[in-house]
Amino acid sequence: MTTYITTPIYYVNAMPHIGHAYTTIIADTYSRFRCLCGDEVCFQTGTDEHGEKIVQAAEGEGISPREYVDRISDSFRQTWPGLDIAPDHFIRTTDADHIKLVQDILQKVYDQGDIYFSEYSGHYCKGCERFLTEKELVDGKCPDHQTVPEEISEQNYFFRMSKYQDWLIDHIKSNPEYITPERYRNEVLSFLSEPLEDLCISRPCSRLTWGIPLPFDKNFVTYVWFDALINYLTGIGYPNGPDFDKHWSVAEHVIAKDILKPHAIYWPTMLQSMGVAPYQRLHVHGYWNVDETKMSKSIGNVIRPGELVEEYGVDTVRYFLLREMSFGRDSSFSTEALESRRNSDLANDVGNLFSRALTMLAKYADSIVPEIDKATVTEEDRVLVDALEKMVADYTTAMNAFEFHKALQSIWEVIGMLNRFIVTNAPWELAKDPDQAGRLNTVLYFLADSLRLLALVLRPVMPTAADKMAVALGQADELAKATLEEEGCWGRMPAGTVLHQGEALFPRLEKKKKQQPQAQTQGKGQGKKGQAKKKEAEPEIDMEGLITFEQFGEVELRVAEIVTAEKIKKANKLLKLTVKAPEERTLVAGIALHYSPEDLVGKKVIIVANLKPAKLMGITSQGMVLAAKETDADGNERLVLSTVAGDIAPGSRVA
RNA sequence: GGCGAUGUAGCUCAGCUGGUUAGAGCGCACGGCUCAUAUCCGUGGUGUCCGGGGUUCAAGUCCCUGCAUCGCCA
Repeated sequence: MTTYITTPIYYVNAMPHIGHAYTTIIADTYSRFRCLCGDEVCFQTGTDEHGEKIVQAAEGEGISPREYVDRISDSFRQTWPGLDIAPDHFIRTTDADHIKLVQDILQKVYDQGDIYFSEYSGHYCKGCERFLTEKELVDGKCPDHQTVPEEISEQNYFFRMSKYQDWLIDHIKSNPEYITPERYRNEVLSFLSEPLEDLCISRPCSRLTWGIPLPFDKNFVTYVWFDALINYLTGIGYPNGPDFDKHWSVAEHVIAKDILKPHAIYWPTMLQSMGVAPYQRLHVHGYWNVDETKMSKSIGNVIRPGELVEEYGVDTVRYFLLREMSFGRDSSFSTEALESRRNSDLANDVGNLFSRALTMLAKYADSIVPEIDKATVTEEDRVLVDALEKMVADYTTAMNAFEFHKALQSIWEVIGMLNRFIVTNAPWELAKDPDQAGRLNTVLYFLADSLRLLALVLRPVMPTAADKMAVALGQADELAKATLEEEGCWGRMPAGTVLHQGEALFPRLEKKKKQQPQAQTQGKGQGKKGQAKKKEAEPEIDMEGLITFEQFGEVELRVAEIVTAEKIKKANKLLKLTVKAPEERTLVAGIALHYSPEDLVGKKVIIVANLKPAKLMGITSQGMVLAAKETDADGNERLVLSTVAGDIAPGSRVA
């Protein structure tokens, strides 16, 4: 069997963030899983490098587009190994073979009459790189960029997408797994229930030169989607590469929901036009929100995968992303959730299981896997074996269906069973009684072989940790090349195997102290424990209502300068503020009865900077403004904003 | 405005074709063990299953309607 799995090629106008990482980890995990199933796998990712935005970004940095895309493309390429992501092929739309293929395909589609020339005019927004409809304009401006679009009359080439609409509807309806999860399939079908327009696939060179020239008209370059989608073919040697058919016949794409339409509509119709069979499956996932807000550069809450790996380690990051998001839906990312997964699922459940089991094998069997004493095998043991084998089956089903969270759930059920198995069998008791030596060996063997199975199924999700497990189990070589079919069943751990208990797989994370004051800076990790103990040992005098210095330190107060202020419609108490602290933030403050917007601009106030964002009247407030309140004898309230006594830069910490 | 999704324990979510006392994990409380990474095991509680109507012997599960959030389209 063969597997061909792709991520989208990432547009190089921004550095890799957690969303890119998630898509790519999904593809990598699936790739590794199919390897485990014995497949020959091709896993491709890459970068999309043409278009107007790239030219602008390069100009902004005073370098050529070529230099610019080389740099960003490289940063993508170099991000992946740190996440244990191992693509077989990294493609760039600026690769020579890709450019040639795009031109060949354009020529072919043009020759057969599916591309035509046409003129139209409209409001073109440079920021959006597209024409906006009348309805999209707000006060004559682009709602996203707040600029007045240019009135442009333009001639361009169009792809006859509409011609393939009926075919596409039929194809999607007769192939329920073509687009999954189902919600996105429905979304596409609903979109297709309206007449499809043809697709504009060119830009005049007068407006854009950073693109692939149309082979039949050198005054135009290819517009981004026609160029980008074809990468999925280039990478596997279309049309004449020896392995093209083998790979394309099983092609699967992973994407985030924002690029559903190009992949579910443009791409299949393009393929149909050029006479290539449709891909097999399209897997669509949702977004990671950050602390309940959309991740965006302007809010400044972009999560960088590299930083997470540095702090938590690659296995924890991969496990968290795969376990926390149910594929297809949006999820929220928070370090609290990540730390909780790390400590309870990884450190307590599986890490500690390995640790205790290996220790017992060391103490009671000299770290050599004993023989089972068949006479002592119990009914409960068989229940355990059944559960393990059922886990492997459920895991396989879920992984194939891209339900990674379910696959992990079924693994963790077994981990729970194993921890209970240890308690009910209490090897430390058996060890005290020489008559129980046979039973002890049986129990220890069961543990060793169960750990082997765990190391096997966890490999696609956490390659580094799985390697450590394999080494500890004396099965490094065996597990590295194992398949589920051969090694995914009970009893394959050879008796006599020598074990090597190593470091803890997932050390518990100490409770995180947020932004500690410099004076308290300590070496990370080691040594911390002893200190924590000392602190706890101090007599806790009853001091109800008082908080510790550390507790206070968790509240992050900052000076913020109010940049804009406006009333919120339908709310008589609320004002929407934009402040500099030092990044721009939006706050909603309940001070409208006491301050008018124009009095506030320029004021420096004190805000709570690390308050969980909250939505008020549809506006997400990222923090709160501090104010003092008094109530006089008549019950009238007076409210005064807190501020600082002297001039100080916005963003300064208050402590 | 049209279409669709979601709304279940403090939190994150399971609950397929309607059927006995509504589940899991985390958190919390109490108890136990000592092999283990202050880990593990056991016990426990709370839920107007978004509101309102309806179908049915029986509804979280089906129908209608309202509300909220989100998405796609316009």
